[in-house]
Amino acid sequence: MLISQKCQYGLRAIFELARRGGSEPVSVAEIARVQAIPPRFLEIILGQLKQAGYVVSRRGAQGGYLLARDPADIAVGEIIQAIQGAIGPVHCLVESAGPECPLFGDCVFLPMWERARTAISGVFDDTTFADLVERAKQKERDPAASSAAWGI
Amino acid sequence: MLISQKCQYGLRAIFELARRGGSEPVSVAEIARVQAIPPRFLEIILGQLKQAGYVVSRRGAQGGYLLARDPADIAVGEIIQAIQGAIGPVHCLVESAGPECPLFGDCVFLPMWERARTAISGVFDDTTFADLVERAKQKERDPAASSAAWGI
DNA sequence: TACTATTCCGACTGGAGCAGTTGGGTATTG
DNA sequence: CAATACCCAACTGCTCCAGTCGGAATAGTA
Repeated sequence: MLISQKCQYGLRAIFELARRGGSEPVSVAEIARVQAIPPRFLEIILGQLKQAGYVVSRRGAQGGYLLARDPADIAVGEIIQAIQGAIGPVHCLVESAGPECPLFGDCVFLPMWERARTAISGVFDDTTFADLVERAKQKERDPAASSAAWGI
Repeated sequence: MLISQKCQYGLRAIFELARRGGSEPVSVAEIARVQAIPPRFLEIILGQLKQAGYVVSRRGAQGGYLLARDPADIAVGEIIQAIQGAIGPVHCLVESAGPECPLFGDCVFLPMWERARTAISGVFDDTTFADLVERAKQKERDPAASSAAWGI
């Protein structure tokens, strides 16, 4: 499943919150500025993320958003799930119990789709925001190198 | 990237051609009937697959389509590529050299997207249509079991 | 030759989802 | 009370998907 722009904004927002210690709230405007996200659109996204329990908000002056959990305890896959629903290469896999393929409950491709989904969610569920912050700080210190350990 | 309906039709069509030996051409109408695909839509798909060199056509009565290669030599990933273009979890990865993220050439998420793409295309490129036909025949003989060897 | 089966081609359409925008309303701080 | 911020819902423009439609070209069959 293609990761939507909206979803990427959400990931960047969570990343931004994770990067700051979490001592004081960060406003939508501030996150939007730093991460180059349309501010009003970000409002919607953070609202969704709040309802899903990943951030908490503080209203009024000096308000903003705070991470509700330890960055090491938030996987990228969770945020994707919260914003754009379950991931998977095909529809009949993500909307389980739907009408699926009209006659192929025994679809030849199903095992392959299943393996693809496992592979992709493995990547997303194994990456936490603590990892990403760590990686960003590492890169700050040493702009070169630092990619070997990430397998790319 | 989500595998479109069109693409799944294409895969089913190639599978159907692979399942029959390839001795004589199969018409669009026949494939459409057996695989439950809208016939006129399948025309378009097979046209695309023909142009990409995966099938050859024979016009006129008794005409139809034939596989252009050995099923063992056609990977699922190739067909997906031919029908809906390069796969990948995010846009900035599939349309390389595009404007990408506005300011993040050093996007923190890029290595993860890259790993996701590798994981998913690994699955699709390692599955050939000979594998799928084999699996289908195996299931025909023994409807139960036969899934253990496929890792699901 | 006439008929029929079949591929081939381009244009068209209805619907859905994405990427935001707009206009307000409500709580909190100073 | 005014400024700062979150909160909520509706609305819009756009693109892509999934398919349809009409007809033209081609090849085998009677």
